Amino acid sequence: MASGPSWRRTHTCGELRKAHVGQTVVLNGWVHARRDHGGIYFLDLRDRYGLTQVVIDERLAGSIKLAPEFVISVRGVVSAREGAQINSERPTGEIEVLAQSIEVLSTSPLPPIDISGATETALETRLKYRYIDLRRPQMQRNLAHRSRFINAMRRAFERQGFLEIETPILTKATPEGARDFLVPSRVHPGEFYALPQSPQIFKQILMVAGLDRYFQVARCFRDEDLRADRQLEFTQLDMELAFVEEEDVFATWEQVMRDTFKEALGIELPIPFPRMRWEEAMERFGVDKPDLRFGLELHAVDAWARASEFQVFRSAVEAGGRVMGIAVPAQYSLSRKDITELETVAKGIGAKGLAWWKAGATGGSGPLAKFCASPQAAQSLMSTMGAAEGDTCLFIADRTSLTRKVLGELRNQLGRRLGLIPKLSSTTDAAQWRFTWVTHFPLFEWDEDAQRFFSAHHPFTAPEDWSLGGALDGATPDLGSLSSRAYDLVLNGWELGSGSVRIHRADVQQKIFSLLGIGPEEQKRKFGFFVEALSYGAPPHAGFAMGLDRITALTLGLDNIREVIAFPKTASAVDLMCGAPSLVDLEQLIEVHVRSVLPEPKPGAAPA
RNA sequence: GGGGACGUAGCUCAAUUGGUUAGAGUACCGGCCUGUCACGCCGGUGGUUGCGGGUUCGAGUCCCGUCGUCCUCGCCA
Repeated sequence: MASGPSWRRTHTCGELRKAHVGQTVVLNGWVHARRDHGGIYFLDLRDRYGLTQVVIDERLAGSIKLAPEFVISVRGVVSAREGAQINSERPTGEIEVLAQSIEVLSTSPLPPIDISGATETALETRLKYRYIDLRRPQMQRNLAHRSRFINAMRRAFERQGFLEIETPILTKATPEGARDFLVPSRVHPGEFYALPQSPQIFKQILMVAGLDRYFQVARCFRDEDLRADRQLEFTQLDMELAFVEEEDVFATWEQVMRDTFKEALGIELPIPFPRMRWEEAMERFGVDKPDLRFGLELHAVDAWARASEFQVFRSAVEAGGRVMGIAVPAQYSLSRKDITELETVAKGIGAKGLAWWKAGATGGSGPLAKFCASPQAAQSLMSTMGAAEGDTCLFIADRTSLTRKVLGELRNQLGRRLGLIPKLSSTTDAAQWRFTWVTHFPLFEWDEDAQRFFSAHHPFTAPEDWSLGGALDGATPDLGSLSSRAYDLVLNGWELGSGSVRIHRADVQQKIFSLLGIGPEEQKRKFGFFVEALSYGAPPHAGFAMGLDRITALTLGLDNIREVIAFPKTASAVDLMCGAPSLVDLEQLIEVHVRSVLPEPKPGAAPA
């Protein structure tokens, strides 16, 4: 028997069953709901584990003032409920606790959040009073799911011989990539630590150090604007292996995902996951994170366009661009209004227009009909598009990247609008979880504003061709066409994470830096230690990191990661509960040798 | 930085073309009720319509500014 104060609970509010009838128990929890019948009243007591009905007969328990969200201790006897009194909706519905005494442990004013879930409280209020919001059974379920999911992943990695190793939070600023969060050094005036955007360099160095198989549940920080699926700080399951290539990483993760889905969700995922080169994903789906739960794939109609009389199509192809389309089956009967709305979407992304054609062997209808007047032209377009009589074909003609981007977005919107995406809520149907690896991303991407190339993934990514198209030997290849050994894992249109085979050769690493415009002096200052580490016997290695906020939200059928983060920030990067960020005392700034230089106040702005 | 939506009672929302004292549901408080579990019935409290300015005889409603929240583009190696 546990000793302790008289109010200490003997059971939780989700625990008592018929087998406990007759026992004297003590429950602790929050007053969830009351139903007063005069002389007798019913109380639902709530904790993390559930609800238990407490029956209060004032002749036994005495008169006591209870209001919502009071924290109380109830001592009483477990009693069976009979017949119509049984609540079959609740696990504890076959019993109730007859109160003998009640002690109020804590009181509460009327809470600003409806904990019962009858109304959906504004997010702003939920975040300000997060400690109340988190009492809601749904949030407790979300956080419990997250905990179970991540722990299952941990076990899955340990079974495969991985070591969990922590890396520093106070580290060195990373050039390239996202904006860093900086932390001033008190000891070294004028110098700064940075919070890690990821443990990338550390995990590679762990491979050089011979740790061979590393993983970590790692907090990452990126000072960029937030989104529904992005926070300033987020959590990754980060990992790295030595003496491996792509397929070893894929196989490891497939097993981890299979184990985790089975343990945390009871779902038997089929493995291996399909693989698809980046170029194929872009060509078939228009995006690098294809949602494979529905069809509506893109079709290239460049050849047809080149031969056609339609000037818009011809000139797009002749200018080096593309003409591509989506065929929407006749059964979805896309209306003129639907098409106009889709055109608005397309133009919003940057398309000049949206051409459409209702397929027909005798020319069909719509703006393209007159270019399909000949049966040959109509038939050829239908077969290129994989379209049948009556299907609606939507076309974009533009430079390659925009054509893909617009059609990719239209495809996703059509998938949603036409109801092609099944609901994920609490499903155990493995077929609804469509994973795919997307491989061989481009190595570099051209940045128009900066007028230079950047790493598409990060500068430690191995090229598909170690000679870098001859650049290693002094040639000057077209950097934009080089392919990398970077890969993403995609689930139902979400990017779950990314990784790559790394560069383990100091010469190739230095060449990549040079191609990115980072000269020898800058390389030495920023990455000298890392290149030096590579020079001391670096094994071939590769790795991956998965966004845990995203995967845990997705597996709950949620599309906002705030629902699986205990204390998230708003879209403007504010913690509404504690009021961060905030001003600090001048003394604190002086101590870390920092002076605030504020932007000019906006004219007409209200005084603070 | 750009675009869009929103801000009214503790919570969720309504309020006609600018027009009487800003309403409803729910919650809460009080009363009644011994088997409810969305308890029921009766009564009641509760409002700086985010904030500031303007137009008007009159502003929740129109205009300007500002603050905040959400979504989104840019951004996120």
